[in-house]
Amino acid sequence: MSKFTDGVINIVKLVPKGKVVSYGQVAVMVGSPRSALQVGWALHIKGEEGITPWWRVVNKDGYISTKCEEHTKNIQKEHLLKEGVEVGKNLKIDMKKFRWFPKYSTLKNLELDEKYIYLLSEKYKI
DNA sequence: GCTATGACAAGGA
DNA sequence: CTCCTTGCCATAG
Repeated sequence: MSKFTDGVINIVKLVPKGKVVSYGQVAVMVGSPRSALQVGWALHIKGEEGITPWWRVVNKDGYISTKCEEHTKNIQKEHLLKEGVEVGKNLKIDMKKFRWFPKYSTLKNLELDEKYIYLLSEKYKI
């Protein structure tokens, strides 16, 4: 029940259908820009099947990068395709097209510090 | 408190 | 494209 883990889950739940975010992006949104790794961990541990859309999270290059046996790349791909996200042959997603950037009000609701909001817009260029 | 681990990021060769 | 290094940090044991 750490703030970090819960934050990750909450944010991932905000990702709209048909859009994806990167681990790093979620990390910034939860207030720990250097904890991209833990984002994956949080989803693995706390993610609830059918409730937490873990498949909408990919790595910085837009590649699917799961290693989990129960949540395979293929399963993730299927989920994404079903939602209208184009997944290329090499499990590549066009982040330019499908990256989700939250509204300012959404970020505000997360009680996120201004500096992180600024960091987000800098890093992922809205 | 310490070490090891990891569904990553970023930058370089 | 692949392979490597460094940085970071929550959790597990």
